Amino acid sequence: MVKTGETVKKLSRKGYRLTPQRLMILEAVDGADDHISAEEIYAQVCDQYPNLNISTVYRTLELLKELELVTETDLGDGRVRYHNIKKGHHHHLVCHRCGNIIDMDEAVLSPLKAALLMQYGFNAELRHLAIFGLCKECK
Amino acid sequence: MVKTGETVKKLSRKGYRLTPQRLMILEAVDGADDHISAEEIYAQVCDQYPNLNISTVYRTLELLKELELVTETDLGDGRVRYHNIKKGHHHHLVCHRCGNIIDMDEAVLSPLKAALLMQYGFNAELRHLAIFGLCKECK
DNA sequence: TATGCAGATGCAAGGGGTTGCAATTGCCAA
DNA sequence: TTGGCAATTGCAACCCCTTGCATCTGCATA
Repeated sequence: MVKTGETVKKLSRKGYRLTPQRLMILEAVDGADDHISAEEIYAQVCDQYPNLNISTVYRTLELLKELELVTETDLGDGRVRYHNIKKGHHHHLVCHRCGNIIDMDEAVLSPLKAALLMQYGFNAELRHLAIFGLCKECK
Repeated sequence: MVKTGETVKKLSRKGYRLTPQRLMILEAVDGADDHISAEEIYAQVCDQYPNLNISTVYRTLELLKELELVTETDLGDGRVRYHNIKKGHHHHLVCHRCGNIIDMDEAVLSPLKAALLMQYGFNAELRHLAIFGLCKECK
């Protein structure tokens, strides 16, 4: 997404309509510093436009995922979070004892990606992965 | 789980009660050839004991996860599946175009596990992972 | 600028899963 | 064998998310 303007152009070019709901959701995702949940987007947009329906938020996020403008991560708290894809691919190590979340560099996964391609011909999409386990302190 | 009997002993030893509901759920998980969903377990046990509540199934599966007797996998179809841990650790490559599921050897993940331990001191629990992407045919 | 319609929205119902609480019941100790 | 109590269950309500459907509306076209 980088800038909302670019996303708007991309949507328009592909024939998607630029409804006010969509534009406001876009802005909310884009304005979020880090991972934001659908509920948070909903609450934020509702301040200006209380008619918004939560299903519109989910449908818009689904669309943005398909267009590869956001990624989705499940950090294991029963609530999926979304993230502007242009703010960088990154991954998380989630400690299921203390709940701590460590950011992990994308490079750590490169050998795995390569191995999967070589051994299985499988093109893994490791855009935004969460790996569970125990952190240094809890182990 | 290997045999239901062993699991029963483990539960008993740890002070968990052996209720008929639990025993029947255990048997269903153990009898399943491959991954089984909570709903499937519920339906199966209900044949003999129609009083069973689905939340008991979920709570029992939660317990079995904690005791490391089953693993949980989300193959992306909106329904989590369970698998007897003793039938071997394995992982899946899920093609999100054709839906094909390729079984993946555990060994492929060993370098990743080692790298995470070395670089982050993080002890990853990669028991039953699903990796999404495009398979050979769809790529 | 007015028109038509495919795409988008709101609504309500539904699906998978979780949780608080009161009632029930394994199981230990007497 | 019985009594007591903490673990377990069933129930109902709830949470997050998805979906079918009727209505509405951006936007291309005339």
